[in-house]
Amino acid sequence: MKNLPNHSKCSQCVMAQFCLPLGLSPKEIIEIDQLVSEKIQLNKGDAIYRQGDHSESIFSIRHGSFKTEISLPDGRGQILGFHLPGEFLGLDGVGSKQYQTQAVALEASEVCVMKFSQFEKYALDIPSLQIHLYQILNHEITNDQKHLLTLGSLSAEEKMACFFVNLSERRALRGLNSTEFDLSMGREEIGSFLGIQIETVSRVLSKLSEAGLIQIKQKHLKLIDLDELHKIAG
Amino acid sequence: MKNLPNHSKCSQCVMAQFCLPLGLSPKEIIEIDQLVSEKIQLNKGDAIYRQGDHSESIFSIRHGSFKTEISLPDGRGQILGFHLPGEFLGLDGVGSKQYQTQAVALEASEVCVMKFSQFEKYALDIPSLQIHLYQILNHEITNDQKHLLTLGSLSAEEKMACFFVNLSERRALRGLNSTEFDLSMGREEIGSFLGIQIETVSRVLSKLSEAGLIQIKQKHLKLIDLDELHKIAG
DNA sequence: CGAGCGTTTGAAATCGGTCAACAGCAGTGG
DNA sequence: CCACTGCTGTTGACCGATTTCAAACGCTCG
Repeated sequence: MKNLPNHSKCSQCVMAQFCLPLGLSPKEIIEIDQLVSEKIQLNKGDAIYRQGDHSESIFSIRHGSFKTEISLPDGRGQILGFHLPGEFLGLDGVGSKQYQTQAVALEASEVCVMKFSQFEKYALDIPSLQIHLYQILNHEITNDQKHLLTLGSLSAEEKMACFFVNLSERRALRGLNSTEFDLSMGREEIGSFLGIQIETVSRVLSKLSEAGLIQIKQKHLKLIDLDELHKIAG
Repeated sequence: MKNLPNHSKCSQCVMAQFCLPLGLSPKEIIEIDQLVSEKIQLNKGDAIYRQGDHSESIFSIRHGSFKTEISLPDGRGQILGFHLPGEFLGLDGVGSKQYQTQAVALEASEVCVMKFSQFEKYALDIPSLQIHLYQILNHEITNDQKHLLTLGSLSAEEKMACFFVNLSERRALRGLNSTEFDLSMGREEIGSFLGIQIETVSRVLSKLSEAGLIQIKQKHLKLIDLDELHKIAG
């Protein structure tokens, strides 16, 4: 994990249209140019923060991807989400002393670090920044709630379709190819996210593949029939 | 559903020590005496808000209990949580235009209504109120995340033990009897909350009962061996 | 007391889990 | 360049927890 010097101006960032500045005026964006205190580079497997770490920052993903997970003392764990560039991490630390989860890079990645204290400071002058934070937190809550519906009420096949549709939509939002791309997580991680076993993941993938809804070779995925996947996802 | 006139001063509320005023100074509590714009009485089955309703308030429970749930177009639904006096409802509306869930009374209940706009206004003068809202939102997030772990990684028996332990702890926090009480939800609702079928709920209850860990007759529950339930819950 | 609902219990079916073998690819080192 | 090794993913067979289907039980309330 490598800390870079502070030359991370949102106003000059290529990710600006998909990240925090979204919705701020050009003038306001320049005002928050000092908000990002540092950028951090991570290798695959590196954690930005771990369960129990003291929390004082949130993070936005510049490039790469992450998983967030929560663990039981006995070693079992649940992956809570996969996260793409422009999305935020560390939200479960806002308003509490410690992170309750951990965030781990799925590939070489880079994140921007924003201290809560800085955030509060800027929010006093820029009301829309405050509103923005509420929207980000809201997004986290509604996301988790939809995930609860998925884990609690859907079959393995429906869960998998949900996963693909959700990933596809989020990639589309960020201008990434939404029908053909490489998965940055393994089968085991998909299984943990969906509350099913790795073998079931594999079987459902084969089934969807045979049905002509997807093509998958190793980590390379092509979504052939998104409409039908949507129907299955419910 | 009946709206009461505005005579709902937090400074004089018996629930104050378990609700929003928690952590505020006496002076600050008097300052927020106008924050609750109204109180609403609900009968069993009444919804405070429904999925898709325009959101402009959060609610605190004065007495009674609620379930929050999210529904699929096809009728299937997932209960996200059960809520006790002093807890907050409508948090998935903070920072968004609409509620994504609905909140339904499980018995005759009463809630205090706080408009976001009012909240923002008071927060400008009372920084700890702002912090409080972050804490409340954080609580919602970490709760949902623990629920995800429960739904995704635990067996039916473990889920049920989790449910009891969680309920017991939350009641204890509020000075309610934490080992013997009446459940305000039916078996079907417990099943939806835990992602299992009603018959499985019934069978697990019988099993825990035979094992001497609980006693349950209809809705009346007595937790005999909380230690063991804790162990099962993981 | 009887209707109706919610709950319990039993038996059968099923989905997904577990166990086990194998295939595929990546990296290592001779 | 090609074994060798190890990891990840796939597939099959079997098993078991949970669901589904069905029936009976027992509250509650008019």
